Amino acid sequence: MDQDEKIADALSRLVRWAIRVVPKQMSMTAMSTLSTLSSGPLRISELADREGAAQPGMTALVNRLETSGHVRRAPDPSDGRATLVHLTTQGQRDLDARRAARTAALRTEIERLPAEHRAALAGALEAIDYLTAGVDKPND
Amino acid sequence: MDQDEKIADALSRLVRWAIRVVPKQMSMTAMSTLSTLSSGPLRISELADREGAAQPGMTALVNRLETSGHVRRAPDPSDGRATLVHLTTQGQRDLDARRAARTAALRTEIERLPAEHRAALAGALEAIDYLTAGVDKPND
DNA sequence: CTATATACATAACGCCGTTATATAGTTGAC
DNA sequence: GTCAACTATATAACGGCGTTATGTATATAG
Repeated sequence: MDQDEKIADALSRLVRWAIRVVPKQMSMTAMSTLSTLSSGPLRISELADREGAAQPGMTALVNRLETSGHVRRAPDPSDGRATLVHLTTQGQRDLDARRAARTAALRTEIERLPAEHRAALAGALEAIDYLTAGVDKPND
Repeated sequence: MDQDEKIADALSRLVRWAIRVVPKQMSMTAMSTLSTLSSGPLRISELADREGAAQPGMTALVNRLETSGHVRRAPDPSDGRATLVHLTTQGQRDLDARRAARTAALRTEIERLPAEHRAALAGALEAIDYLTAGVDKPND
């Protein structure tokens, strides 16, 4: 097993570990959709595209998020067929809280690490930024 | 934002990135259950405990895995109430294949990285090992 | 004006998980 | 040995999450 494969295996384990450590919250797609909406309202189909989901799945998700008060539907004034999905104030608040909870859970684990391990992870920050260039930053 | 929080955020993004990059395959619980079974047959309830699932959920999962030929039910000779779940040869083969596919997908991405970033990640291997000490290694 | 394309909703399905409950087998007190 | 209590699994009913196939209303091009 060479170095790159060791890294790949370590990332695999890291994912399973993170999923155990981080509180369940809502689905990845739901969180990501709220995050996307925090930049402004979007149509159902546009959301579906951005989240890599099918349109009916996004319709169902928006229904649930509407029921839970995270988003609100409004007609698109420029197109009678379309619906604009808006993030509600409560949706924004909840998104922030869940992100904070996620970070706090990971942080607790990181703080347990010996200094040299924390330093090693800090040294990999740029590499992780590079690798995850396509992923939304928390402050989007 | 201090160093530890930066690391927590980076890990957050890394995990979401990895989940996007890796092919969907089967559910985490299904993969993990097959992995657990590769050390030997176990009861439904023991599996549920180890995977952190409720017993009826594990019964349903074993049903699906049985239908797909990954596992096989056998009576427990020492207890008429219990069922021993065995990994089939096909289940073991499939588990190996999916693990290989997962590693290959991550590896492809890692190989794209500049040498210094790969080195930085290699430097964090021990830290990741430490962090994920409780997670099953791929070769269990 | 009509044909086609678009945006969304709905229906039917499957996977994945939950809690509450039923059934069958085991075990211990008497 | 019998019976009550416990245990292992299964079943039922539900909800979240996603899919494809299809229906309906609006928009738009010719």
